[in-house]
Amino acid sequence: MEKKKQIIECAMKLLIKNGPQAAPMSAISKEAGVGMGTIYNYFVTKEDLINQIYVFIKSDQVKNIQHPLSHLPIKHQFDIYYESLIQYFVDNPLYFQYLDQFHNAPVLTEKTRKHGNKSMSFINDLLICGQEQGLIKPIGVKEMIQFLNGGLMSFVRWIHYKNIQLNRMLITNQLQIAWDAVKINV
Amino acid sequence: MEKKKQIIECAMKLLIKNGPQAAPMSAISKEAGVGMGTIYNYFVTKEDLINQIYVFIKSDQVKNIQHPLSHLPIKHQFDIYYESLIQYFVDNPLYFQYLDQFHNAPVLTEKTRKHGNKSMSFINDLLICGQEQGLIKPIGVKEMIQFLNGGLMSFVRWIHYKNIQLNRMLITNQLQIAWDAVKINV
Amino acid sequence: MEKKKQIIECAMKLLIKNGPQAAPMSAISKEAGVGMGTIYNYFVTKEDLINQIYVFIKSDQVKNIQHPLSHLPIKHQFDIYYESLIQYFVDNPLYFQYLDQFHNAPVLTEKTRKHGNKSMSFINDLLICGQEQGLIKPIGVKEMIQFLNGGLMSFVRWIHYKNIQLNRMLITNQLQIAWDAVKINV
Amino acid sequence: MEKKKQIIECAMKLLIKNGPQAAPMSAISKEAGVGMGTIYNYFVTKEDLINQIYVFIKSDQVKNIQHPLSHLPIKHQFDIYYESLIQYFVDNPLYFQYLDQFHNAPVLTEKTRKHGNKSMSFINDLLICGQEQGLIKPIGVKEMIQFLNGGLMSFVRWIHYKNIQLNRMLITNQLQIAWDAVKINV
DNA sequence: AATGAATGAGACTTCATTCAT
DNA sequence: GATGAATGAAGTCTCATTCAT
Repeated sequence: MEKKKQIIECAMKLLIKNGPQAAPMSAISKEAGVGMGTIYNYFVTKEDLINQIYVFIKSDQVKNIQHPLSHLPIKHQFDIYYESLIQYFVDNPLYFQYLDQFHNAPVLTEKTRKHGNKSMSFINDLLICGQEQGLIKPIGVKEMIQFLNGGLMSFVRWIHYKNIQLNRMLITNQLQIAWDAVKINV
Repeated sequence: MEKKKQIIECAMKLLIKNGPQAAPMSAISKEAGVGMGTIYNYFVTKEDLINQIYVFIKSDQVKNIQHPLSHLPIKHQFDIYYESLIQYFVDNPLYFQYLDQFHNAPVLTEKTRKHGNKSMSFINDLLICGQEQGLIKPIGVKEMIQFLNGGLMSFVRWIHYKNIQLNRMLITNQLQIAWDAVKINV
Repeated sequence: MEKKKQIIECAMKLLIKNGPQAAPMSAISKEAGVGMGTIYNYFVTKEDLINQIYVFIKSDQVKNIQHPLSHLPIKHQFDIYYESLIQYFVDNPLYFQYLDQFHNAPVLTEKTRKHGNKSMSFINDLLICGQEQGLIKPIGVKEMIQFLNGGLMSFVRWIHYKNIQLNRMLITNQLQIAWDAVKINV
Repeated sequence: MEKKKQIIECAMKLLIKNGPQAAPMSAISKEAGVGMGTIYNYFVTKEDLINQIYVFIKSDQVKNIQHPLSHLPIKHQFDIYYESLIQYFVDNPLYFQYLDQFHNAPVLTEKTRKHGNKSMSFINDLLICGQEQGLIKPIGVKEMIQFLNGGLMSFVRWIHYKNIQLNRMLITNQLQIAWDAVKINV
């Protein structure tokens, strides 16, 4: 499976850098140091490759995000989870950019997208729990998640794009902004 | 310039629907009811076309967003501006989807991106003004704008994607979330 | 007829510089400062234009080459004619290059080629006359003309290509070479 | 390399017959019995193909022209070399026509032209040697080579164009003309 | 007579995919 | 399983020519 991993990593790099229409399979095979045919042993088509990369990243993300224990205070859980998400995407620029670029692409199949949504379940449950405790705004959880996620991704994009060094203050501020957005204001 | 407008509108539609690699110039010319060569009279390359469409939308956006008078209370200005932004993108699904799909695409040139950033100047000034009045969090304005914008776009995407009818409550809630995110909490 | 002349001169320039496949009619019209349609008022097609330029040059050549009086000694006539030919092609680089580049092109019609051959009649007669006087080799006149013409054109090409300044010695040498080639050696 | 050879031969044929602008790559691939993409595995662009064909012919020419031993009398060497050149171009009409048609075309790169000039070195040395022996005119060798080459090519062109059968007399006459042109006349 | 925007056939070139080795 | 030369459909773009003004 060594080759498959190589292909995924190199394909990812080229797809991000040049865009899908400017990342030919031949270039990917060259970058990965394998024959063109080898790619087709692991991926049925180029679209399949693009989809599998997406799934690969999403799986890695789920594996590496901290899902705090549920007995902790909501705010505490929120901070741990949210910070680990920021940290993950800042630490893995390629993964971030890939998700950011292909999230809305028509190439992604419904199945792939479904798989991607799994990563949302924790924050979904957390917000609901928070509402029950009277901490979180009593409005549609979906709307809030959309907003938070969009805001987060946009922040990380800014970090990468401007080549900014992530530090404690930036994180603290983001946690504050995000929490204030959804918490009930007294 | 009748033809140019036609081409822009039709190209936009196809580029969104199929993605850039699946929207051949021949299809665009057919959809626009002009000869293929005509497109190339107005746009040097396909990439130029994609860039010019982006600029076109951004210009239209700036023209159509309400920029409230600066003597009004900050919160009031914020609400007016932010609501008109939501309304604009909900009312113009094509424009929204186009921006959403191409915002990060490598085809966009630096110049195009620069042009796009002009639309940010109002909210930038507004937040600074709010900070001076002790209403807005004393943290980097850029970070807050990124967050707000990302959240907003993500919300509108959800509206369109799930085919939800925008109503007063949804707007009110978004304004609340957005404002809470950046205001100073007592 | 001012415009027609302009078109011919400018078309010639571009056709030589870029080759026929890289000299679009649009570029020619621009260079000539006339509308595209205007070209088509004077020339039925691009091929017609190329042919007419050829004929134009050939006519100019015949008009400007010295045809010495027939009572002069053969050698004298030969020198006068040959030198004036060299001089003409050195003085008119564009005309030379055009003939040189299109002489064998399949675009030239039989009629155009016929017209071009008229310029050969003088040297043809001269060589025959020389043969009768026992001065010129008693071999096919056509072969000798081919050789002389090819040699001459090749010499002029060298002059232009290497950017050499034509001087008396170069001319004298060429006359010598050319004459020695066809004269009877004792 | 079987395919590359096929492509070269077939492309040559079509380029001569129709001219470069009327010999589409699709027609060449069809004639050569290969896929269009195959051509582009060996030749970067159509221009590259045209250049490589030129180089191919020039190499073949050098390989097949007799370069007589240097201890032979100059005149003898001259005759052997010159006759073998005539014979080569008469025996290989396609090669001749190709060189004749593209020798001055703007598509040929400087590098290609350089390569082509290698074939001149033998005659260059021979004439210099002849000058040292007091046999050849003491004028610029380059000029004489230009003249001889131009004359030769022009003669062969005539042979092909008029469909004349080459025979001993025609050759003898050409050798005479050529030699007389450059030798010192007593 | 002059113009030049519009046309669309057709050119060059790319690249996802196959398959014989 | 690995390879990469070969394929050819399909894409982008050009440009000779027309025609309404």
